[in-house]
Amino acid sequence: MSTFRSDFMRIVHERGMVHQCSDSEGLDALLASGSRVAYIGFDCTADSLHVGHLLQIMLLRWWQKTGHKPIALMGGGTTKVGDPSGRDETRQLLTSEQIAANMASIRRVFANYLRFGDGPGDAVMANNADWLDTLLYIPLLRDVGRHFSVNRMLTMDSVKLRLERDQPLTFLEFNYMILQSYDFVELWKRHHCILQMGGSDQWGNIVMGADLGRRMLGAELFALTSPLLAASSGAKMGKTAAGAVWLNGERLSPYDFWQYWRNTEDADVGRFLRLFTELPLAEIARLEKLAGSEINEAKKILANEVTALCHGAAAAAQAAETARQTFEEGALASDLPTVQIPRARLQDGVAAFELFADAGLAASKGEARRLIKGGGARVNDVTVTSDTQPVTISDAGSDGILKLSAGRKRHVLVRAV
RNA sequence: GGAGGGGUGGCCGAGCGGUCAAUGGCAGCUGACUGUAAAUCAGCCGGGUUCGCCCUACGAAGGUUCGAAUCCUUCCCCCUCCA
Repeated sequence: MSTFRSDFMRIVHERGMVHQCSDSEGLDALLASGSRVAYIGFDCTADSLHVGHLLQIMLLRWWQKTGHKPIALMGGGTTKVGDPSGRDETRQLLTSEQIAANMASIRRVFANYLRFGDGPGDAVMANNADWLDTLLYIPLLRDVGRHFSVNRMLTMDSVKLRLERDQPLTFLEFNYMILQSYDFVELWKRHHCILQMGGSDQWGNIVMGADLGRRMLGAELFALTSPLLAASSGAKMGKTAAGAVWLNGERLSPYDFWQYWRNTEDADVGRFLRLFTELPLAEIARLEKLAGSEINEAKKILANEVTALCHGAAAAAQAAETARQTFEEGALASDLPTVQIPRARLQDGVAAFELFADAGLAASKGEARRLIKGGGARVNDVTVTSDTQPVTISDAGSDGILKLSAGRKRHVLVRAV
């Protein structure tokens, strides 16, 4: 393994953030000689990014911290086409209105990770709809299409896998890589962008873009991808009972976000600290050596650091405190997720299964009944024994608050109003 | 356009006239053990329920039948081969 001269290449390699790079030495030399521009594309299929995008965001963050200019490219245009990479099904097509709304929502998350502005090292947000939407078909075919070999396109994993598995691939999707490649060319023209990064599933698309840039512009463009992330147990990253681990606070509260990281598997603590925090490597090495239950301290630091980046230090500290009160003191922390129930309803008494369903701890009344039958439901830490057992105002403290728990980790406060 | 194959619960995948809310696996939830970990073991795993049942569901719509995911018709979508 060669030693890198540029801070960026050294850091991202040390931290295990790199899977493949088209020309490590060449890129390293270029970065060591001055400030450069790189981009990562994000599609707008949801109104929030999630943990699966976090590694990419961290790459841009390090890029900026080491003196370079990052571009967050929103796929306002490419989202209309749909990337076939890594899936057997055609993506659902979104309307322009949905895409615009999603983009506006995603935009806000980036402000927590990157410094935006007009200065030379400031981050920029671009939208490929700005150039893709107005492309003309014949000129595109003649200027761009002539550089693509269908023979080669058919060998790309995103296409090949579909064909091999006899899964349909529409012509629309087949064009995705051409548009993504064209993005790279456009960003070179506009910002002199020399590097595209992305997840390892984007390798083919990225290299295509670099090739296109060389053919159309004679520019030397680089590709760098990050490894695919999975927990040690093999589970896909970023899934919880409630769904994806979103970065937007409206989608997932900072407390739940903190909990997600707190529950990291032992075997992943060191790796995640390197990937998702900016702690010094020596400190991480010390933390991941903690044995037995002591590694829980490392998990708290992980949760604190990652949450602080995403939601701010104050939100992280508050989440940590709520968790401490709830799990370490068994107390009734006032910052737990809270649902409001009319006081009159509680005075009459509410069947336990209904209350658990209403509080969101069960997706349906049937699921709430099953939860109770299985012995996983508690009111103020006392196990509920019958699904119809009434919960009344007398279960609440003088402040009109009582605590519901589903399992050992999911807690909700019910407030009588 | 022609011939054949196929569309089943979050995913994979059985079923091919009643015993099917539908075998099995994965994912998920809960319990036990622990350290808010992993592994393991056990239970649960469409919705409602006065716990009798009722509703929704096997691509869509009709039909045959006492009874259909299973048979027939039409339509939609996908795959393979031929043109």
